[in-house]
Formats: sequence, structure tokens, C-alpha cells
Amino acid sequence: MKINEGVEWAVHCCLNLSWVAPDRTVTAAKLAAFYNLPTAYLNKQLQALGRAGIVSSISGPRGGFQLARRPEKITLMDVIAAIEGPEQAFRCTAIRQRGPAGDLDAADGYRKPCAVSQAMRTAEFVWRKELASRTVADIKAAVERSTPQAPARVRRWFDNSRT
Amino acid sequence: MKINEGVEWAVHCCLNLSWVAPDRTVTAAKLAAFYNLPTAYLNKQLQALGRAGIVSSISGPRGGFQLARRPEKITLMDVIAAIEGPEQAFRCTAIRQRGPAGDLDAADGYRKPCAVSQAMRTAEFVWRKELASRTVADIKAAVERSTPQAPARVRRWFDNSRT
DNA sequence: GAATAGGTACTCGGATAATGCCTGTCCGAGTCTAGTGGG
DNA sequence: CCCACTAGACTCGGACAGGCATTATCCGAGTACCTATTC
Repeated sequence: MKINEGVEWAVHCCLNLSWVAPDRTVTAAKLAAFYNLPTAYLNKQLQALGRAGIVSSISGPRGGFQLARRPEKITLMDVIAAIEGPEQAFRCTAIRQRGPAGDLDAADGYRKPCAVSQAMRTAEFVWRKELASRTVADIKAAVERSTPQAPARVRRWFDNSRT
Repeated sequence: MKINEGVEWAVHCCLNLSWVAPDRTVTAAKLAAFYNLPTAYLNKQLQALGRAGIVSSISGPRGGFQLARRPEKITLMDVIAAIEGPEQAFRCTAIRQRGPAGDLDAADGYRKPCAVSQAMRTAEFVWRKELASRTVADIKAAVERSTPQAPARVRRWFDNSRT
């Protein structure tokens, strides 16, 4: 059980995009250089964010990525769903129905839900709900509170790095 | 992000062990046959449960596994921790501190916690808490409520399968 | 001098390898049982 | 008849391969910009 590290990258990229001018585009290369990340792989993650409608991309010179919505409208759950895909972490393989034990279930036509699966899904649901309640704007505000100079610094770095 | 399917197997095995006589041992082969699972691999998961103190194992003829504590004392979190290991699902790789961006953090001696990591950990914590509040006994009760004949049937099957 | 056409450089986008973890399997160590021989 | 010993079989336990998802990389499609040429 491990969350793709692309999720961490994606959230940080959303933050950085929220600090540069809203209409400015930032290339994947710049975003990667900021954290010493592999450019092409980060680009892949940004593509996923694009497909999810979190960022919009522009090709060609002066192209790059920018947030497609306001940070208040981007939840951590959105980002995770974009990177990780729609699958649940816990996948019920219905082992109840395999082997001799299955007869009991078969008699019921598999109507009864699996209590194990239910409990796991409930737990996963509270996790998702918590993540859905946190927006990029919340994280942004938290960072600005603990490190007030961060936004200006990030903005300056991305401005200066433009040759 | 995917939970090892051994977790599902382990919980079902704990349930079955809770239904046979408390002092009876059940071999990994029997538990595997009940769901048509690969015996050796299930054995591996049961070993993990053993190391975590959830089941106890006895070698040799008439050996096998049995619950090491009462079902009320075994939470789903215990089982998951036993199978998945102690690692968190979200692992902060501290990308903040890598590359040019790191200078800002370095100036602070990395004192400020990463807001992204904090949010992810909070979400994971509610997940863990939910799982820690569900015991095997709870699942057991839920199954017995929806399928009252299950316990007797399981018990009978494991008794009969003893040649 | 202005406009246009062509070339060039730059960026995203998806297709293509390499790596690591999860899944699956195997054989050895230990232990209980049962049978056998002796007292 | 009872006991001790030995051989056997059975089970867990950890060490050893295979498959798939994640990680990483590369090259092509498309676009904007710049330049040179022409009116």
C-alpha cells in the first residue's frame, strides 16, 4: 500500500502554479527544475492533471501549464483521483464465493454484502472525505501563514528562471 | 495505491478462526482450501499475523493456527499493519528541500513542517482511526446478523474437512 | 516600411523501456504421532 | 502388559523465482515566434 509519489509532486506543482500570475504558463521543465525532479515523468503527471481538468496545457513556445480552476475549487482528492485513477485502494475479490465456502453465498444469490468489504470501504470513505475537504487554497494559506515569504520567493524564482 | 489482497484473506481467516472452537488449530492448507487460495502464499500472510501476535502457530501434526487473542481485541488496523507493514501510504520525500527551492527551507533549518505532508497524514490518520475502531468481533457480529447460519456452517466444514 | 511566407525552436503528448514490489512457489527445521521392540 | 525408542509424516518457517504496476525515458505532433523576402 503506497501512494504514487507523483501525488506529492502534483500537489506541490498546483501550489506553485497558484503563486505565479494566474494567466502565466509554466513549463514542465521549470516545475521539475524547481525540485530537481525528472522532467519527462513530471510531465506525465501534469498530463494526468490536465485530463482531470485541474490544469490546462498550452503547446509550443510560451506554452506550459496553468491552473484550470481557482485553488479553492481543487481538492486534494481531485489531485489524488487524477494521479491514482478511480480504483479503490481495497479491492474485494469476493473470495467468499470461491471454493467450498461459496455454496452458502450462492444459495443467497450473492445478495448479502461482504461485511469485510463494507468495513474497509467505510474507512476508505472517511479518508476520501477528509481529502475532499482540503483544497489547494487551504494548503496555500497554511504555507503562507508559516512561511510568509514563500509566495514572493516562488514567484520570483519562476520569473527569473525565464531566460 | 492498492492494498495487498493478503489483507482480505487475513481478515476472512481471522473470522473463520473465530468460529471454530477456540482451542482448535486450523492448518494453513485448510484455511486456503476454504477459499481456493494458494496455500503457501496464505501461509506467508498467516506468518505475518503470527509475528504481529494476532494468531499463534503450532508446528507438527495436529498443528496449525489459532487466534492469539479474543476477536474483540483484534482491530482491522492490527491486521492491516501486520500484512502491510508499518509504512504510511503517503511518504513525504521532502521534495521541498531538493533543488533551488530548498534554499528557503534550509534557511529555516527545515523547521517548518510540510503542509502537504501534514494534510495527507491527517487524512490517513482518520482512515487508520476508523479501521482501529472496527474489531474482528464487530465483523463477526455483522455476518451473524445477516447470515445466521454462517458460523455453524463454517464450523461444520472445518470439522468435516478433518479426515 | 509593412506584410507575408517559410523556417526554426520550443512545448506538450503519447508510445516505449527499466525497476521494484507484490504475488506465488519451494524445500528445510522442528515436532508430534504411531508403531515396534524390549523389559 | 507397560514403557522407551525409533522411524515416519505432518506443519510451520524462511529462502527463492515470476508477473505486474510504478517509475523513468524518448521521440513525434503541433504551435508560436522570428527572419527574410517581396510588394
